[in-house]
Amino acid sequence: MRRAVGFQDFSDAEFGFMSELKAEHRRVPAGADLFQQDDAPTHVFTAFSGWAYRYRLFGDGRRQILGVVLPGELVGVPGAAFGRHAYAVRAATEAEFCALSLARLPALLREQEGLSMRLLWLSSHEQRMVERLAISLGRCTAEETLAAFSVDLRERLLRRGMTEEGGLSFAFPLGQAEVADHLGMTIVHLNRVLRKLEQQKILVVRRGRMEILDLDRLRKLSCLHEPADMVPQPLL
Amino acid sequence: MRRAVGFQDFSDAEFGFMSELKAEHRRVPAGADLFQQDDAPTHVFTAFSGWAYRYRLFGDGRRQILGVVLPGELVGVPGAAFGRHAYAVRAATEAEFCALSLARLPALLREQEGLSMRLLWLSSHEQRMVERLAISLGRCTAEETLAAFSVDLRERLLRRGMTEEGGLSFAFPLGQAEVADHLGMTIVHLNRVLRKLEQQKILVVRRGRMEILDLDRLRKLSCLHEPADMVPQPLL
DNA sequence: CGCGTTCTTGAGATCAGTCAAATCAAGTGG
DNA sequence: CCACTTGATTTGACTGATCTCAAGAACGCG
Repeated sequence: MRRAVGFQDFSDAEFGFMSELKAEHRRVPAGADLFQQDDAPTHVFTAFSGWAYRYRLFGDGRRQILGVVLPGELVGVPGAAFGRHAYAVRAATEAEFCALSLARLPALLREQEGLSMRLLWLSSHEQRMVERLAISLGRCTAEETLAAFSVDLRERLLRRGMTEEGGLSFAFPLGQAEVADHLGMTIVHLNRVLRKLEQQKILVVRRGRMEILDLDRLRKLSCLHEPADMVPQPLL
Repeated sequence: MRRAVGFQDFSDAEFGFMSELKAEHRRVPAGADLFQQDDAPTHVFTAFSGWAYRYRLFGDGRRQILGVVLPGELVGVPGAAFGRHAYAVRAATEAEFCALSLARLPALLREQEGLSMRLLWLSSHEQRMVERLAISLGRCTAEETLAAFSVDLRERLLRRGMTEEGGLSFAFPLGQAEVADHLGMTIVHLNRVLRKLEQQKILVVRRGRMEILDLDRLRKLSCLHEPADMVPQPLL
């Protein structure tokens, strides 16, 4: 199964189908939403450029950010399966998405059996990331959670060639409000933890950039030291 | 897509394939593991009877239970996709599973295109449950988390006909240690919250049984009041 | 009945949240 | 270039939720 899903390139026929589907290309300005929670889905999206995040809003204003969406990742599949999105997607920077029409998706899956494997693969990958988040939120301290987040993020950016300085420095367009809502803490407390890690010369997060000063110590702090799955990113 | 995935019965041909695959049937005694975290997967499993849960263990003994596995649910797909299980599955009661051999899965998916849709559907469903957990853990109080857990669980059991008293009472084979490790709190604190809800005549959890005394108030307490997806359970 | 496990309760410590204000960065208009 | 505005970050003092440690009570099993 692994062989069949993640490790091969598109066939020409598949590529033709993909191009046909990719007709719609959406540009979302920073701070705007690609879709809202509880919307009825019309498309499945692949992130193409920029940063975005999936989040769910409570009636009383609380927000949980479920994950950061980076180029190449798929968004909206569970919504498509159930007829209602459980989360919204917001662009953190200006971002572009490829939209695959839901109406044509079933036929496509029937005809291109490799694609459904790819979908399953991407879906599994996303599930793992949410599980890692749940583990952090449920059983880790704020410091451990932050360490795990930055190590994970660094690895994902590294695979995409979106880092500098040997993968230890990269653009980071999220504010502390977003990170706090992702890691389940208040801005105030996140800020204190950030200051602490900066004083210990482990991690610096500043206006639009994250720099890892001591990856080893950061890894040791993290509550999820298992090696992340080293897998090629199947572009959809 | 929704129509194509969750709302139709098996065709005869599909059913034939399924029976062929279901050859291996495993019985796991209470407290034993179906597989361990970091194992290389050999099968994908469908829960057939009994209660089980997916969990991840830390080196220092901390444990996060990622979800309860009920009959009809699929387990082990992300592991199959990545070649390594990220969590273990433990039977809470004696439990039976149907094992689908990974070796034969790719061929099956190629030949029975409806099955991959089903897999995707089940995978999406599981992702939603983990997301709900992450939302609870990240942004809810202990009381809200417990309320959301019991309401969700009740709904899942109701759909399976595993409840009594109009769906307000059901067998609950998990101990407080398991619930605490699922909801990200200490046994001690969980116990206090349980006692509080019992005093308010909202929820009673006792040796092997859960009784919802006031579903309305429980729902209001819950941080996830959206209606859960009302969807038929596609048996695999 | 005896014993281990699970549940329950209390007291004190700690982590993280709240409230409030000061600081800092970046943009705007004069 | 400078006052002013606005939003993000940082800090302090205090509060509250949750954890830790510890012990007692209840249950289930042989």
